[in-house]
Amino acid sequence: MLSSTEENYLKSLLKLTFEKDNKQVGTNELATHLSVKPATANDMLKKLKEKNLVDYEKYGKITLTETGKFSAINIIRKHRLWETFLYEKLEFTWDEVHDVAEQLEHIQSSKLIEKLDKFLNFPKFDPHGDPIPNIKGELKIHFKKTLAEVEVGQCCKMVAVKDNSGTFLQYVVNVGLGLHTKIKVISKQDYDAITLIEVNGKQYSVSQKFTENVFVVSKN
Amino acid sequence: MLSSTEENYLKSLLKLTFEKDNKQVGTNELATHLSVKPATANDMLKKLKEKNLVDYEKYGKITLTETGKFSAINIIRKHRLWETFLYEKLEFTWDEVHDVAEQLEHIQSSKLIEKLDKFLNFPKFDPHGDPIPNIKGELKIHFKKTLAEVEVGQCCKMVAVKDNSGTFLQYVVNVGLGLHTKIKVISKQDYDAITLIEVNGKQYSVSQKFTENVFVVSKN
DNA sequence: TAATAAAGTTAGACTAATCTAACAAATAAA
DNA sequence: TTTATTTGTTAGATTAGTCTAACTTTATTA
Repeated sequence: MLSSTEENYLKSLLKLTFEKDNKQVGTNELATHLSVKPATANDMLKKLKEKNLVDYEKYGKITLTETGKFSAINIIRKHRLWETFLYEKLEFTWDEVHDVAEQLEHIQSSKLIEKLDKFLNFPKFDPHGDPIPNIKGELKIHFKKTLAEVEVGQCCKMVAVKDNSGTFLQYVVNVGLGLHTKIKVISKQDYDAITLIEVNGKQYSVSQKFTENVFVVSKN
Repeated sequence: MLSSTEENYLKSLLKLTFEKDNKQVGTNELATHLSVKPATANDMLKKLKEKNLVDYEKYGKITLTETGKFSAINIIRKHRLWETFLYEKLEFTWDEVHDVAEQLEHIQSSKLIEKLDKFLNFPKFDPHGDPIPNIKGELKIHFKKTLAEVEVGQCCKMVAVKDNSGTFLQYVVNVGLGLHTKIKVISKQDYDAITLIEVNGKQYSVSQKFTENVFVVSKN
């Protein structure tokens, strides 16, 4: 059985690997991500290697083994299911769920997580729009849903942005969007994907570039 | 903030004190209850004394301070609310809830527990029939409800027995009772409290001594 | 390509929670 | 009331996870 600390290292490794699109993850980077010193991360890497959870040689590249990856995905599954629970059942707000889920994800009970999944009616995405891996550790490749993927007539809610540049954020504010703002997709041009959206009763035309940079979750 | 380990010591101290009806709790006893060696418990007692959570002098008696007691009750509150959640919402059985609740009780988030309480509709008893302390740390004095306290016409469910003697247990089995068996109180004699109960369609007359030794939870 | 900077590693130390073994105090029994 | 037993305490060691400081390797750049 893994300790919470070990689980956190695996989770960080998986996240960093994904974020960097499978480019190399380094000791310092891992340490920073976990708010520990490089020496600490180095010690843990040796330990995780010993347990066959990471492949790693001195000064060499760090990768999760199949077992390590499966464990990491499983922790993410738990994290996202708990976030969904907190958000949907306990009325936590979007920004409050993370810290509590960080704790809940380390509870050891496979029965608990499968029952929770069922209770939540097998959700596919968490409140941040990130996909929830299934019990086999399968995770949809596209990490979040963008506004571009919402069908005409459907409603959704902004949960994040892909582009963090000032120009783009300014644009976002100009069309009345903030975290959690409800958006309805009114129509979409076949030719150039120019999309007409409705936000707080007002309508705006936005480009494909725009819709691809706004992350959303579907809203009933 | 308290570590899970510290919380467990406080909880054990409170439980042992209650069980022994406020008689002295010793180091060995505490150690046994927590499955550690007396030396370990002794070290922790010093630490808890330093933190003003227990009053304790070398070779002297061990008592929780007001702060310590409040913390301990709060952990019990969390434990019992989680048990109720697992039982009522996730379809855990009566005997499966404890171990998972042991882990969940250490999650740190007052918001979480208050939201959970609300979500469960402010339950008064957990699935074992033990009362759930309120947010102020107030706990009903009677630890569990006995069959003797159930009103005529009401239904309940057996959750435990007070008397564990073979004779009594045999008696219990004879009237068709097991863990979780549904019981209906049909009538009760004013004079000697002889009670007529219905179990699985059959009726039995039982004494006050009997009804006082069967722990129950109310059933809708 | 040699110097410098960045990244990674090692050694040694600390804390929390545990242990064993030895010892001390309090209680029970002869 | 002295001895024996139970109970409680101390000292010293161990493990996981962390740190700092010093050192080594790899990468960058002048």
